[in-house]
Amino acid sequence: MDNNVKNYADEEHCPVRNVLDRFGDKWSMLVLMLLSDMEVLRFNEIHKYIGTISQKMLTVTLKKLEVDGLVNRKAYPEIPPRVEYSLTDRTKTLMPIIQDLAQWANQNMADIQYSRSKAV
Amino acid sequence: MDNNVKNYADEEHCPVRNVLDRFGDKWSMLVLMLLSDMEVLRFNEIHKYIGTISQKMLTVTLKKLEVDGLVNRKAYPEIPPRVEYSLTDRTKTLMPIIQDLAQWANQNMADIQYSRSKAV
DNA sequence: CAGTATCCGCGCGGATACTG
DNA sequence: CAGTATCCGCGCGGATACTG
Repeated sequence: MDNNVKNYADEEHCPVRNVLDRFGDKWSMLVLMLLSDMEVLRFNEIHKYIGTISQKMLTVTLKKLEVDGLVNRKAYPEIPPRVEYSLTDRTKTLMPIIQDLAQWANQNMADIQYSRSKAV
Repeated sequence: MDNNVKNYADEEHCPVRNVLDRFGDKWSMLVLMLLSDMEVLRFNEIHKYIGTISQKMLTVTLKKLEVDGLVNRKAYPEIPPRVEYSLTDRTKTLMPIIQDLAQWANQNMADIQYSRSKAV
């Protein structure tokens, strides 16, 4: 139980903190879900699917995910260049959990919105 | 499939976006996990468990969670005041998913950290 | 005890222009 | 096509002082 206390205070070792640090940002999870559905996508394809993301943020998001080993990046030595992105095996084991989360959100968001509106 | 496209572009109706907007902030998930473990906690108890949260952010976080119907707030009309926080029934159905997420993080974070260190 | 009120820095992410 | 480079505003969250 003393251990329990430490887990909540210690940011370094809190797993939820680590998860949020990886893809708690504005776009990462959306990119992961898109790649989960489409399997393989090129840079501009992702950009078109997520119409509202800026080019810079797509670059930053993909690079971060790649560095963390959450997406594969395959560049073909062609002109014009072609780069394909896909989920890594590790990330594929994560997606069912994300799906659960999305499903929970779908089932509960209407009630939450209602709860929120009453409070105001 | 045209529907699929819309889901990714449309921020209003993306369930994952909605989830992250609710507890993708710095402290919400941590508070939820703590309340999940301890069941009922007073304001200052939460503050002590999460040593690094500021008083302001704990207030803000709890208020947001309460407004969204994700935590119960029960104030006793005493002096000095006593306020108890606990999860709502709705949030209790969310916690297994969060636990899965935490477990996945625990199992994969070491590899991700290694992947990240190689990239630098 | 359980908050409010105020001030403020930093960094996330958008906009725009440019490139191998 | 798949990025890079630069500039910049806004809002999240910390610090500090105060209160019914």
